[in-house]
Amino acid sequence: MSDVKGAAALRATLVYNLGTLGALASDRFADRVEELGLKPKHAGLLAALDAGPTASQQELATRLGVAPSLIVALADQLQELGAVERVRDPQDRRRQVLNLTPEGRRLLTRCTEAAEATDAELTAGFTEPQRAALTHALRTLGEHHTPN
Amino acid sequence: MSDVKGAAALRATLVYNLGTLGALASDRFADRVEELGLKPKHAGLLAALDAGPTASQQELATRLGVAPSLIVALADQLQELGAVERVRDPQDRRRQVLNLTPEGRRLLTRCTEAAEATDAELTAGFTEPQRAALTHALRTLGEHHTPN
DNA sequence: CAATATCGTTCACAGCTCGAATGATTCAGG
DNA sequence: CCTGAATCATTCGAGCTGTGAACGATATTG
Repeated sequence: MSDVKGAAALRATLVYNLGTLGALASDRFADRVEELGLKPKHAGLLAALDAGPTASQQELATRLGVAPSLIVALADQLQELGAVERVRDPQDRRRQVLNLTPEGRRLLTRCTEAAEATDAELTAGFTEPQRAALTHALRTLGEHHTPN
Repeated sequence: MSDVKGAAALRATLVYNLGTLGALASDRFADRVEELGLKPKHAGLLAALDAGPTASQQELATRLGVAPSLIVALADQLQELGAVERVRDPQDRRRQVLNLTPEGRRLLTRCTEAAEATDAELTAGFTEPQRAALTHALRTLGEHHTPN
């Protein structure tokens, strides 16, 4: 396209902005849920459990894009917090089904509140149409990349 | 707003989508620049050097939001690739000014091409208005969070 | 009833990033 | 001038994350 790729060529890129802003947003969200004893990945796991009914940990691993061993660690910590309980699947006793407890649901709503607060902080100074456009654009992009 | 925070409440959040999509995009970008011997942070440093004229490494650290010691490591590796040269600032001989070499500029354009390819991959199946809306929304969000 | 595959789990390890300590240089004040 | 404090780049040790290779238990296939 352009012979002399100008200064801001990389910065104008979608992936550049997604990467930097994603890291920034995740850091701020991490600060907020830290007092709950959680990290962003814990929140992601809680959300995944709340979304689908009950999946195997392997499914969860691929859905979250992490190694199965990490699911084990996350589930361990969530179990210590009383947010999750492990139940052997009677149909297949190899499987440990992860169930959200009431405490887990409570924690998830706390996470959602933290996320919404972070959203407000990030989009401070935005007009409402701007905010809507951003949310909508990201949601459509997300829908194109959920492993369904 | 909602009494029983439904399933997709957290997933509908801005910070959730930014975080997951940012990580996804960064991973794909990392795959592409790996063969150049670079990681995303190297590309970020190259872009920062190309943008402003010549900043101190401390400035670069705060601009990229990382520790000064990390700038040293990144600069070391870029120097080994011949992409950057260190020059003592005559005005203040404590400062090591980082200069982009022609090879550095060449690498930067390669990174930009990789980023654009990743963009195309991410937005495959998008209409042109959709792509434009996404780019524009992210750019405005980014402008609100650059430390200027 | 084997042989093989799959599930969750454990464990050792590599990679990334930070923070404190260090030496060199500059600056402020008397 | 000269001395003490501040600032720069750098080195080094340590913490935290996440992965991949084992392993035991269970399921499935022929």
